[in-house]
Amino acid sequence: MPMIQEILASSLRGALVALGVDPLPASIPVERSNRPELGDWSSSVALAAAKATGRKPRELADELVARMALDPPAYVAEMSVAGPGFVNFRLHDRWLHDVLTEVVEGGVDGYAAHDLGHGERVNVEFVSANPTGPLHVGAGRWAVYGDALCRILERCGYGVHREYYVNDRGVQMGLFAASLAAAKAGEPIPEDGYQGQYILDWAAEMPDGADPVVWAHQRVLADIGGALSSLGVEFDTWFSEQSMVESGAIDAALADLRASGLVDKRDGATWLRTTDLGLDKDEVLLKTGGEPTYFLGDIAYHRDKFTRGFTRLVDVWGADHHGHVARLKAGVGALGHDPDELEIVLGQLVTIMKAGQVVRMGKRSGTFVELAEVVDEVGPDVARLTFLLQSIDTRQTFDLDAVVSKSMDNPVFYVQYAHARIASIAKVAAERNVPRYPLEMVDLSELVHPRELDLLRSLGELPEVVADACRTRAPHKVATWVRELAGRFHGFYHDCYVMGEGVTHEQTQARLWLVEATRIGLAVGLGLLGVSAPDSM
RNA sequence: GCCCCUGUAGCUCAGCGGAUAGAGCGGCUGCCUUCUAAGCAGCGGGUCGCAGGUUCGAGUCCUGCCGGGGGCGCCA
Repeated sequence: MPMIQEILASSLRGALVALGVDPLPASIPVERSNRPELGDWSSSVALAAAKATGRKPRELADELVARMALDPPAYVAEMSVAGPGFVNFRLHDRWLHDVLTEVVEGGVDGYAAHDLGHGERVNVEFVSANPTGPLHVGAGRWAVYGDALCRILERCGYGVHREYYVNDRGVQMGLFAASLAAAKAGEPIPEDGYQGQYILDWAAEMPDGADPVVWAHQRVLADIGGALSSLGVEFDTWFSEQSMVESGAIDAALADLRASGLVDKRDGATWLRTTDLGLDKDEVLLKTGGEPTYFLGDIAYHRDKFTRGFTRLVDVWGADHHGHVARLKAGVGALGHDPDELEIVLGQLVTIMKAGQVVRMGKRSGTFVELAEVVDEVGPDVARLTFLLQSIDTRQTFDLDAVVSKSMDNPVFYVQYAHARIASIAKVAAERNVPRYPLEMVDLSELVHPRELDLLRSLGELPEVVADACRTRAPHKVATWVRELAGRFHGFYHDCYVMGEGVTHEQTQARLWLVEATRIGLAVGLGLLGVSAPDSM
């Protein structure tokens, strides 16, 4: 909570006590006013507290204002009552000038950083697409979302570990290798096999005598890793499902489940009685042939993550895995873990449009559009911001033609252009030998233009935006904030020259620092999104 | 049938229970003799899917309906 908010809330609380309001409201709401003509901040306490005290909201608000006027809170220039009983505070511009100082003192590394996590170790698993072919564009959403979420968690004091679960075991993997082998031998692709062009391309690459299973594994992971790298996404761990067969981790998980007394054998298969855990049906752990299911593997995998010392697991899945959520949580619970320590973020799916048509994604049919292809074409920044500007809870339509051809008016350039303009100001200042004096020597009260104050208002919101984005797992909130900050900077840039004719030395100094604070804000915001902040465009 | 997400401007989307619902794109119109016009400004555009409910106050919360997407495999 910004300091100013606490100051106002505390003053309001004092006035409520002095007026004998009892019981006090549980919290004192103080919000930024969306009515600038009425004030900078406002509180609706009077509306909430009036009923309990039997007074009219406006009367109570008037009394609060009168009381607070005896000892006005810091920064407050004027208090008034408006509407149904809002207490409005108009502040001296000094509170915004102090925001500037806070931003500069915090710097790119410290401003809007928090300690919400107290160093808690969080394992974030994302993408985890089947290693049976290249990533398709839609997977880019999980990659970029997961990575941005990790960056935000890190800034909020969590120890973050990025992880990719490689489902390199099971039916699909076998089909993939068999498809490659068949293509290499010039035989038809097996029924239910993978038909994409990449199968033919990779088969041609595969050396004679290579074990298709081993080679396919290595080839596909190199491809997936490369695509993610080009998007700026790097994982700490690529966790192999197959390795758990070899290490005995799957057997160990099964043994633990058996110890829970919830395991049955029937119809030739081994089941977990998830109905006893509140689900609609039981789930198979070992298939009739004795093969572990994906479900058992995933339980073992999450057990492993806990064993490695993570106290919070975040999985980012596409909504098409919705059906797996309840049973995995139940499975984790059966092992004695608190299911709430496993948090599953379901992202809504991406629809790809090309030439006005929906492109149906199917690795087996081979009709998908590769992520790597798109990133090559538009670059990581455009790809990232396009994914990140939208809430993960809404279905996203990724129009390839629009993203590619209109890339010149993509929001990413709008934001980056603001950063480039800042760099340009610094360059020109250097050329003209305009120094920037130490902040404590500069009179920030020169900053009075609405454009300047709006810019500072946005900068002052960043800490809350970051904390909120972290708590709600919503990186898009940072993305929309960055876009707004850039917009306000462009307005400032247009109306308020930093140097030149008609600008006093004092204004130049104050504005140079305002520009520096904006640079920090942009760098922090873009950094959290993994979008570059170029010095020239 | 049950579960999850969603419905806001022509389009794509924002919008901690607060006052007169915003942005970008598209359309029309202005602004480059000072730091990058990839910019700024103005105009036009809305029964926030529908109906109830809770509340001093609902785009926001609850219920029901309608529309869209996804899920309910011994696939992963």
